[in-house]
Amino acid sequence: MEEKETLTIADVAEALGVSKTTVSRAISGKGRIGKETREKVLAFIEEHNFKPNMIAKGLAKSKTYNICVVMPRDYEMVDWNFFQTCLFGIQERAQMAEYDILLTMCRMDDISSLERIIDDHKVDGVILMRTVLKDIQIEFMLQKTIPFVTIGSSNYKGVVQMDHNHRSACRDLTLGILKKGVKRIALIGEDDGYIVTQSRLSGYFDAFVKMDRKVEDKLLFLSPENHLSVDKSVEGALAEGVECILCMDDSVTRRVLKVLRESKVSVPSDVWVASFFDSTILADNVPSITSLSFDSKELGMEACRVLLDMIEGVTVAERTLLPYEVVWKGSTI
Amino acid sequence: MEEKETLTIADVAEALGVSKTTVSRAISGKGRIGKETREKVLAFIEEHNFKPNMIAKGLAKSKTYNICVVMPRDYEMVDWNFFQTCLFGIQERAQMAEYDILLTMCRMDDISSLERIIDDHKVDGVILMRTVLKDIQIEFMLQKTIPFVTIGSSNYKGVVQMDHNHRSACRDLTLGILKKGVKRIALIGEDDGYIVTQSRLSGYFDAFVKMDRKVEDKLLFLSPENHLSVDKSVEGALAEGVECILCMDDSVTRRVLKVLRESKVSVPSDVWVASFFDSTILADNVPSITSLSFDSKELGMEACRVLLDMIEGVTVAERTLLPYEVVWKGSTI
DNA sequence: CTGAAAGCGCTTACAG
DNA sequence: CTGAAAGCGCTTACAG
Repeated sequence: MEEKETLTIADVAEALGVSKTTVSRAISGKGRIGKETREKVLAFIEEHNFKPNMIAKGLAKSKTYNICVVMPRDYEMVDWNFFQTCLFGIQERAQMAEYDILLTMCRMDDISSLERIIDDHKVDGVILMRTVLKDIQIEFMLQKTIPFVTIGSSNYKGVVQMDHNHRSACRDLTLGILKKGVKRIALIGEDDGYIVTQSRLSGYFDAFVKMDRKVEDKLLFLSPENHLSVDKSVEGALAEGVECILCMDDSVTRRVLKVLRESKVSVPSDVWVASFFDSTILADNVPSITSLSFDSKELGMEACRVLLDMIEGVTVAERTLLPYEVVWKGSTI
Repeated sequence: MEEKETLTIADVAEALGVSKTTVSRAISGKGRIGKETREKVLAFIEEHNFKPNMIAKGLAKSKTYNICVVMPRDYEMVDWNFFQTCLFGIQERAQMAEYDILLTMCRMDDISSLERIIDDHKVDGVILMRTVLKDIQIEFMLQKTIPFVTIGSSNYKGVVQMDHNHRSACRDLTLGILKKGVKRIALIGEDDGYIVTQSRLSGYFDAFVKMDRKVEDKLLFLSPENHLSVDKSVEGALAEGVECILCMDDSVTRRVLKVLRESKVSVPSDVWVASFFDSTILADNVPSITSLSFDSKELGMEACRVLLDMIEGVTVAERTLLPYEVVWKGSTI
């Protein structure tokens, strides 16, 4: 049986002796159309495996059925697992609406690829997967009319955000440790300008306030962003004789554990370790590391859902904070 | 100054008192057009920041200016770093041609999202980032007319492939170890049906053939795909008193190192360890692990370049093998 | 060198 | 309930 390479709505209309309008209506399900006619068209479409051209549909409806997902492009991006899982969530939700993901990667100082995608009218909305304090991605999007949502919080006004409640989570974890009778807790992290780092720090402070205790400044190690300084921070913390080291994220934690191992300091007998973020890079450590657990896939799904709502013109909450879990493991016993 | 939300080629034409044809020609640079006219149009476009709608252009030219990148969606995907770096390469190359990446993730038993993207006519070509022996992604693409290339090798006929020369690389690494006088080398891996696993195995055998030595079957641990069996393999290898453990990939290596650490077997004094694949998950190990090093970004760039060529109708080589490096570290001294 | 017109494959008022 | 026609924003033979 001969079949055209790829048939169009006009072919279907001609074959059936109806108008393109009718075929279009049968497919979309919109507009009045006779039951028999619709079924006839649908049957033909099914049989001949006709799929309408989404590009053409998009042009007619001024839609692309694509959302742009902007991923950070850092030199050393250790938490890909987070982005991966987020992407799974986004894709799962997008799929339901027959939307696809246009992926791009931007460095924080060069958003030309994002700009081009927007200017080329290639997407209906965008998800920013990482936010920073001064964020040119957000500043750029803010002056465009196309809807966008950030994964992670932002201080800019009028930005729709989807995040986990990091502050509250860090408070709970720190509180838990304080309540176990630990007196001196070091906090090691990188001074990277991410909002989430701020939130984590706030949570840490919240816990001390709650317990009516004072944070010792010298136990706060917020160093510039590089491995060497984490190493020094660990030394510093050890010199102070802390009982527990709290790490800002999984990347820091991994490095801290490495340093401790090399220094023959054992966890948890010599010092406790806990992390404000969990990931697979910590999974195989002995002992397992006490940490905060967040559902990244859910984060992605929710961000996508909200964006899709915005595209549909539905009003959405400016900021949504998702729940978390504190998981106690062998590193704090 | 008033500006329309988004202006079209017709607006530009009207404002300048020329035809849409002329504007189009000025932008594309194709077709004869007067120098002055062109410059006038270009100046206006520049000043008013007009960007042609790529969707409309695409419809007219039957192009989408998108390529689909299909990423595997496994339960436990540890080598995201590889895909990340590959993606960087793809994006960098795609960018040059003003192409974008439509990302989708497929499990090996469910390619519905790929199918939809193709059937919806949303891309001009596709890059398959992982291949397996029996590959429904490839089988599906083979019966479509749209060009595609695989990252990694494939046994299917007529598939354009971009890969590193894994076989040769594994041969070199194994050979190097044998030449250092090591007699008994265990090979631990997972029996996962990936082509690359086959190639690695072949490389291992090649080295023994080259040295005129026989592979001991009992030192080959190709177990089903789960952590527990890797653990058993390590025990088995140790029981056989091997001098070196070769690991199929970075994921296996990580697990092997964990087991050794727990068993108080030290590297390299008790046993050597080397890996057929390197990644950041191995980066911080003490000691550093001898391994094969591949440039994943280059792999992505080359795959994209070839795909773009195919889209342009240029004939390309069916299979390209990129070079590699053997990196000797402290784990084999 | 320039433009009117048809076309890419859909959708959607507007008529009937 | 159904269709002719205009339109989405471009490109490209075809004329002139």
